[in-house]
Amino acid sequence: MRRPRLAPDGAAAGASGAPSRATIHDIAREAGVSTATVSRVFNQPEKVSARTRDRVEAVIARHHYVSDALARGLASRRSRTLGLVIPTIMNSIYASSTQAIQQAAQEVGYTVLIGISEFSADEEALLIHRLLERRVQGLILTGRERRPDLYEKIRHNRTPFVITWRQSREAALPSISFDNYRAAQAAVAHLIALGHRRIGLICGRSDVNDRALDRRRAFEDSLQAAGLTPDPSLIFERSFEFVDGRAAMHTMLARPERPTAVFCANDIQAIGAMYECQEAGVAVPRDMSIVGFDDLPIARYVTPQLTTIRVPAGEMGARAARALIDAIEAGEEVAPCALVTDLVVRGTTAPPARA
Amino acid sequence: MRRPRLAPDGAAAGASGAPSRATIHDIAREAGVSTATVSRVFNQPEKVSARTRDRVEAVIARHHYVSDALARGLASRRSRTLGLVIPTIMNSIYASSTQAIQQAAQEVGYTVLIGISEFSADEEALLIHRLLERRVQGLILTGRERRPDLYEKIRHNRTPFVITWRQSREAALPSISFDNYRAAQAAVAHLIALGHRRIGLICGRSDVNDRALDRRRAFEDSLQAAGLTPDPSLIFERSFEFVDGRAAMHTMLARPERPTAVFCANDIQAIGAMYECQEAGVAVPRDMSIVGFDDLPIARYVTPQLTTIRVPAGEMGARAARALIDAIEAGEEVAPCALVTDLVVRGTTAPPARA
DNA sequence: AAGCATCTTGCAAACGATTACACAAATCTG
DNA sequence: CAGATTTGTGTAATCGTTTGCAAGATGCTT
Repeated sequence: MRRPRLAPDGAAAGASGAPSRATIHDIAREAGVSTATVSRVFNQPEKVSARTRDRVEAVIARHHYVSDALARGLASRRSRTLGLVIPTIMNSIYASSTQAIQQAAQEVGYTVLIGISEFSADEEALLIHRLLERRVQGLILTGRERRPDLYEKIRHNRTPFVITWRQSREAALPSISFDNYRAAQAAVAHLIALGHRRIGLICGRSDVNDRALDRRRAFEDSLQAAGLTPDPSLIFERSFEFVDGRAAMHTMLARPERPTAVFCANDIQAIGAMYECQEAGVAVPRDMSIVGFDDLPIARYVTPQLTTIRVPAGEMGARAARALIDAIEAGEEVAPCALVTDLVVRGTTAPPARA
Repeated sequence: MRRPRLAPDGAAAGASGAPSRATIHDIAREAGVSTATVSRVFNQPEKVSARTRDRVEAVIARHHYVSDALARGLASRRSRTLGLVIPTIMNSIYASSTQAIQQAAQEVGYTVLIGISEFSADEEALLIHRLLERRVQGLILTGRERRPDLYEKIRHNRTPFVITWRQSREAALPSISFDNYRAAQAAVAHLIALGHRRIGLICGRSDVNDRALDRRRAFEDSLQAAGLTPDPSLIFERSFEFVDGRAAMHTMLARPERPTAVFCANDIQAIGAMYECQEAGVAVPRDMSIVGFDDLPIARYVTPQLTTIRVPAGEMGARAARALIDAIEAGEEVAPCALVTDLVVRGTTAPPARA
């Protein structure tokens, strides 16, 4: 033994300085059994006689023994861990899918390691690397735009994964998600059906966020399909924040020909836009219709209540986690699944006022 | 070798079925060096000659080799990992401290493992156990009310920790936080100074949340000290949600003698209360003063802007992480530190209307 | 009482890294 | 150019578990 941790006589750490953390050997020795038996007390208690089990458990409790998940994972080649990468924690919509994922994982004894990428691709690549190092048994990713060698790395490391929040219609990658394009289509179609002809868009940055891109494309395509021309001066790409929605609406209201309706690709922006209208004395929905996206709880609490797209964040998270775990245990890839979004018509949309 | 992973001749896994994930041995063999050298390429690259390093790095890249953090942590007895336990991810105030903690940790090469307790003590105990199993080198906890044997377990496992969000004035445990009691005192003092005599409280559940308890106590004590008697029918303990604030205000407005001011121990509740006033035609601040707590971004965006207590969530998180890491590397306990909160007077408070 | 399952338990080899220590080769000194 | 450093690399023990196999103990049949 080159770096002895215990006294030379091999006795348990006694009064000689700070006792090291107890290991399975310490427990085994003190209970008078082998380490195999201690291990079985944890993993297959039914295989250990009640007498022995009690004895071992007493020693465990006495020492506040906490087994080493690193050694356990190494020896068993099972970490019972999932990796999750989300762009931010500050938006409650990601918070609710995260919550659901954790819960679903926990129910079957898995732990979730959360990585926050702050919308940076480099950061995300680093996080994925770190999660693979930790030998997560599966990965839950957000969105789809990433360098192909990242997927290659994940596959090389034999780690199943599932993509959430963005189901592309040409789905080549396993995803449990909904169709952002179609969801946004429904919102815009609603406004067009009400009779709006001049419609603005407040949206996320489509260059860093592929969900924002889907929503923007759906907006433009829907207008085109209805014979309307999207006016670039009524399209605002900003962060998904209250202030950004408010500022964008401020600019729109100052336009000589203001829109009669605005589609916001996010509820927070929509509520910011509503505030700006209220401040400016523009009545919602009489003078301005607003549609949001996400159906956050707060959408029901503002006056008037916000018309929006309900996205099944919690259900999506729970399903993704369960599907991933099934895939892990079956040794297969995740079977894709598309969830449906609903348009929830509330109080912020109405036909345009007769000019 | 009992469970051989490679062909009997010890050759690299060839065309025989699915190749296993590459290990440091595979890399070493293929680069014609020892595993020690491969390890050094990662950990002390300056000790490896440029020629060898290039050769090894090429093999690493070719195989998409990802080293095993479990084995690494086991061998080196350093996981470079911090554990964080928060009650919920759904409240943006915890989100911002979490964000700050992650960032501070990442700057010095640490990773943060996040556990969400959902305000359950049992869940929290389990999470702490799991984090200790993963051999986190330090723990960041939220609040203070927990069974003493939990702290004993943490200490037994030689893991330094720091408590955030709740600094008790009798601080026996290392905390980096602010004084909830004093912060709430400032809010109530402000209302009293304005001339309010009949003041309501909307607060979190003080039985499950010790921050809520501090704030409630400060409220009651401050009234007493000013010669006022707290009216139990004007004290509401609810969840920290919009609806709860709104409902509580609804009940208060229905009282024959309604309060002229309300202190909400949380901005979300405060904004819910404001909405209810608006709905009921009660002018804020003329007929009702409202003070919040947290200074969420949204506090500035509502009309009128919310008077509230600013808590330094981000700063607190960053400091806690840094102090914890310092303590880890020095092998000491965390030195406690108290941050200051400010009362931010905005538009929702004014002297009571002359009756 | 012998034969045979069934329970319990222990032995010891992995798992995939890190890192003292040793030692050979390259470089520097005077 | 011999001796002293420095530099680069390899050997092998170790970290704390799990788990296949073997073997002893126990109980049940005849």
